[in-house]
Amino acid sequence: MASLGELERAVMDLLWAGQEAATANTLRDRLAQTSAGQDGAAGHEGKELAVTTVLTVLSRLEKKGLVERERGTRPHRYQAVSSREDHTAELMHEVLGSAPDREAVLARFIGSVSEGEAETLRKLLGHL
Amino acid sequence: MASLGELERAVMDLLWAGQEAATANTLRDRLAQTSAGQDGAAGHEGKELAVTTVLTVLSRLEKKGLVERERGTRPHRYQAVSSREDHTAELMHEVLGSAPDREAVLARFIGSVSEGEAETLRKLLGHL
DNA sequence: AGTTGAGTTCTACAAAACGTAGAAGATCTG
DNA sequence: CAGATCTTCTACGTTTTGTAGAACTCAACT
Repeated sequence: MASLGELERAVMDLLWAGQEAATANTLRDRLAQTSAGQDGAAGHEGKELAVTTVLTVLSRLEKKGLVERERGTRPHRYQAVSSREDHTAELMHEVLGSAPDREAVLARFIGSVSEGEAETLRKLLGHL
Repeated sequence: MASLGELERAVMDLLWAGQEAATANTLRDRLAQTSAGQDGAAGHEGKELAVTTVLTVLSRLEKKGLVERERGTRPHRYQAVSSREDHTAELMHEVLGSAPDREAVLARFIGSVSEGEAETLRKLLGHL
């Protein structure tokens, strides 16, 4: 249960983008104005969704452990459980975890990172 | 289109395990004896599947670009397009690629690898 | 060359995940 | 308490995956 649908991902993106917890209504509004941006690359139109749709998605994301909500306040407020970076790193570990030969995977992985990132990695691994 | 179903994964595991290309029949047989292993952890029973089932899954994997087949030989022979390690590394890049702040993700990722793996990474990054 | 048998493709259906939302129930505000 | 707002329940359409029968293809055998 690791992958997300398109809408689920869009909602997570919004939650990750805004630092504050958001209500379903706020999210629906933001979803409606999803950058009718300049350069192509698809970019889903600003379609008006029903609030219940957003709520359903939020519930599913909550069940998946990606979102938590404040039940106290009346318009419940939703926020991501962990930052996008943490979540992505976790995902990477999940992917890596299922491999028998972890080091071989890492070797190939390292083989195709940019030089800048390689530098970052060196620093991170250095002090230890 | 990155995630696989349970059966699809089982088939890929077999293809990755055996170095030779395999026929649908061979795969079906191997699927039947999926380690009724010792320790729990589920471990799907050795269920006899129809060959057509295996063929359908193989076709889908082919469409996803994970498997290729020799059409020349009569019992077509199937094999993984890339090794499990390559594929996993690719997957990791896919996951990482969708993040805006790649370096931050890498930082967190590195934060939770074992010392042995960290050592491996240092070596790989070293010569440059 | 026609029959046979293994193999492949076509087609189909059930279950799960996801997108989408109406109807009904709960709660706050005035 | 009435009305507006919010949440939960329930439901249905679409896509993905598991599963397999029916029909078609092809090589070998007689």
